[in-house]
Amino acid sequence: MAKKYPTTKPDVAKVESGYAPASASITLKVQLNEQLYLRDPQESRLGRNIIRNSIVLLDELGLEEFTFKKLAIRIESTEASVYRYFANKHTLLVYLASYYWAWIRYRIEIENHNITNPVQQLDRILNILVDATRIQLDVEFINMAVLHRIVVAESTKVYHTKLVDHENQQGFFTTYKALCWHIAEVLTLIQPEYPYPKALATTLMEMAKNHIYFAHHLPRLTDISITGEDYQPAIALLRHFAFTQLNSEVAK
Amino acid sequence: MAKKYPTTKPDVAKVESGYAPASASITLKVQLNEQLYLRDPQESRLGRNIIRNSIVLLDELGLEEFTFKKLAIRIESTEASVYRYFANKHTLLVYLASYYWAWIRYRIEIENHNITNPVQQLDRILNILVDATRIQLDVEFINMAVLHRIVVAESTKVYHTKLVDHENQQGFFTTYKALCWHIAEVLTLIQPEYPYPKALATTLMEMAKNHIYFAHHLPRLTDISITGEDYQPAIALLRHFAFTQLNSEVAK
DNA sequence: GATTTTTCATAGGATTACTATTATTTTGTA
DNA sequence: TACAAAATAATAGTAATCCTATGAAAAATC
Repeated sequence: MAKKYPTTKPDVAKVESGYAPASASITLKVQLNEQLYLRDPQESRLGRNIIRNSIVLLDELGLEEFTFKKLAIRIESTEASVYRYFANKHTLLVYLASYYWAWIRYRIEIENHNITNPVQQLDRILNILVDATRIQLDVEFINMAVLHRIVVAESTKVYHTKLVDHENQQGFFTTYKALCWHIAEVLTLIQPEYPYPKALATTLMEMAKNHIYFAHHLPRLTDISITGEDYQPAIALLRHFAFTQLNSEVAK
Repeated sequence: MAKKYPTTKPDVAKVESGYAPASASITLKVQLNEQLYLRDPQESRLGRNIIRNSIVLLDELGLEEFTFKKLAIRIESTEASVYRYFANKHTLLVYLASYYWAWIRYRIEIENHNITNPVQQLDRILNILVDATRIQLDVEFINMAVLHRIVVAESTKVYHTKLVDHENQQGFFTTYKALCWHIAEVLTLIQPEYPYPKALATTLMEMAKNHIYFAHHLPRLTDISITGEDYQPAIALLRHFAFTQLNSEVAK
């Protein structure tokens, strides 16, 4: 049972746009793998409340101290109600991280629209990876700056679990993989001979998180320092790393 | 309170050698930060039993499902007795990871003894980082192959916690940092102009773990495949990354 | 206005993450 | 060998976590 491959669902989480009924503003809906939730949290007031406040609470407490009970108290609802949306806090974390990656993928799509030079494309990708919080998405229940912090601090736990193989089959990580593949494609456009495009893509994605985290908490594990909102050093690091790798084939 | 800097203890965990009383074999003792345990587990039969079996059980269950209760049942002792050695399972994980990193540091020391060429040194370091399990250490209660799997699967959780700043001050991560610094030093010897030696060092260490994990569980996130005991593809990947970075300054 | 769905309130059970107490065993030392 | 000190085991217990179940109230849909 449950050996369901994500064939009917697109690998890349779609970002659909529609019109809010009353105002004329465009709202975005990030459609994620249905396996990630029991009831779509974006479809109800309570669901959106769960998402909004779980982001804030996860940021405050960290995954280990975070519980559905504490979340329920904060949103003045009950544990049982939260459980109707998510099977457990791990799945909720996967949901939030997937949301983040789908959104990054979408931002890249927009930023690189009409850009034909893949070197320029990569440059924009690296900027978005490091500091995706600059432009606030028009989704009132998602605080992207805070979600970014959660992804930096907690997202390795998404796939470092005993259930990784099962969850992978369920399509839990498709948005992350889709993002990785897209970046790898751009890398290959720049340098078709480069032998490790996917490894370089994941490494860049992981570095973007790690070195922000290190700069804040374990500064002696990195060479960059980040003060305030200025993420330029991290972007410079990623750029140096990426283009050094890609240019090497030319240099040979 | 508890603002105790690890000044009296050396930053690099020492690997001391001594003589076992009965046989003439040399045993190694990895001396770790005293903050990591309540009672030194290497100093008693029960303590060594805790270490040996927690490694096996962590590998079997993963950190989330692992409990001191289950461990106590396995070693036919009690929960309370385990608690006399470690404050909680997180600290136990930090202890095990620190042990691993101290051991890697020691192996590097031995392998690179009398090697003066830093390029050769780096080559040996990368081999050890990827596949440190080849030579079994003479410590009967540590299964290094299994501990390596735990580090690959769980060790990011060591410092991805809300208490990271406090634990960092307590010196919880000194063995990891010491290893990072040593690698960074070798990198700088090879290429003094390289601007990100520490970032490259941590990246290589993280890649060594990540791409083994990806190859086993999320193969589409990497370009290498690992079958059986042959870790050569991972070593080739790391070597390519490292030397491409370092040679770039020359190429310019 | 009736029906279905969603949410709330409450309860409870198994497990976890500890702490405490006392008895017993082991170990170190005089 | 005998005594003291320390380590371990046995037992108990508490608060919290991670869920599941159920019936009633409220909201949404038809």
